[in-house]
Amino acid sequence: MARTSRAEKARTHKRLVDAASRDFRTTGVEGTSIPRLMEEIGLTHGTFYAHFDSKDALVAESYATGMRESVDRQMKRAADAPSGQGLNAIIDRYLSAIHRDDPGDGCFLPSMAGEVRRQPEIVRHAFTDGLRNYFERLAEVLADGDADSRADHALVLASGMAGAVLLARAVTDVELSDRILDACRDFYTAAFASPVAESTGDNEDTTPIEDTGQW
Amino acid sequence: MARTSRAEKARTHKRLVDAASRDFRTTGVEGTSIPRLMEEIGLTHGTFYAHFDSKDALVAESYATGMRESVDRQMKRAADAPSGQGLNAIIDRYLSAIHRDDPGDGCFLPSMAGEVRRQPEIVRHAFTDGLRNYFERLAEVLADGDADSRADHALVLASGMAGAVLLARAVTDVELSDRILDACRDFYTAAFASPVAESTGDNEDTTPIEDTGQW
DNA sequence: ATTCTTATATTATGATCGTCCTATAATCGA
DNA sequence: TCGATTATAGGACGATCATAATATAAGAAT
Repeated sequence: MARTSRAEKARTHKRLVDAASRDFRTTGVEGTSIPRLMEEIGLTHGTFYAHFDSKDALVAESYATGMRESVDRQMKRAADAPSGQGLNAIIDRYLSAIHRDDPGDGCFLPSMAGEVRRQPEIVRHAFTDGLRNYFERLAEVLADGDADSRADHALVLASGMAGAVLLARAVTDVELSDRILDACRDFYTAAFASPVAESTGDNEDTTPIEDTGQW
Repeated sequence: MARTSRAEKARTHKRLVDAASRDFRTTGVEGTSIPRLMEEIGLTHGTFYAHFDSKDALVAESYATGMRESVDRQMKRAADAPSGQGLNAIIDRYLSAIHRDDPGDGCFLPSMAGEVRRQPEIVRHAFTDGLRNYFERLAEVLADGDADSRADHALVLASGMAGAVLLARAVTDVELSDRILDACRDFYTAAFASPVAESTGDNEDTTPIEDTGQW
């Protein structure tokens, strides 16, 4: 009922950011209200302003944290893949039905980039920094070409994958949605990833990914 | 003050859809309120429900109309281009600063696809139909390959361009934003469009587009 | 010309929003 | 141990939202 310890407050703060980051991706910033968010983590709405000066401040921190975590997960996935298959692992996972069907745990770009334009400067800066980091990390995984060409290809790949998931999520027709993902996966793999021999004719889920949970 | 003629009502209806379609792209569906929208076109908010049963109905009609108009404009631009340069014209315009800086008159995909997922079924169907039509029309402009391959490439190109504009608009750093557009324009041109000789070394705005206004 | 219909104006309703204020009780600093 | 600090609870505020109900004046139908 009354105050808790400082360690507890830090835990509350993290729970708040985590829940917000998931809700923002699921229902958008404008579609996420402070009262509902606080209720989700089991607190009353008035308490919010003990943790953040404003909703914008929460949005900015969620963006920064979420983008960083998302990139780290992708890079870990690439590092865990068999030698030379890092980029394949990223592409396959990004353009998968799992990622499409779980926006709340997915990449920020297809979920929130559309809203960023309308956010205050602080939020947009947080997003820009996170995106720049994403581009740089992605360029490191790209194989061919000089640094400039890899950087350009990272921009193309990141925006292309984000657009694909964006449209795949918007569409009601599952077949069309699947086809968007499949076509883009094949295309970007051929364009940027090392050509892994397509052993079996039917291209079922090559490189099955076991881990559930966050993308 | 009181009722107007039927022709006038039809005009009001169109003004309403046009204003909504622009506002939705600029500030999003959730960021566009009926009272403000009605004030924009010079009517009081109560009148809205003489034209639409609900906000959702307006959103659905705006999607359908806006997507169709947007595709028509792109195809006209392609048809007006010099022989063999149709796809170049589409790509250059889509990935231009003009398009990036004018979401209200631009393509629906980068502006609204993120919100579609959260809209009611009617709206999502309207969007899906419009998108399917866009894919088909775009495939007609693609040159090489059989029908299936052209259809796949249309998916890749459309989602890729949408993602590029999405990110280019989100970012605060203009240089980074420009680079996203430039890298994607070069890449998709090389991948899908007929290779137009890059005469002068510096790639300034080739194919300057005169028309202002709607994308 | 007169009645019926209806496009707009006006006002109301209940919900929800972001934010602020005050009270309380438990932790923290001494 | 005891006073100062503060994390949370609980209301309250004004604004805005989507929608509805009623009123009015002008077109449409006869």
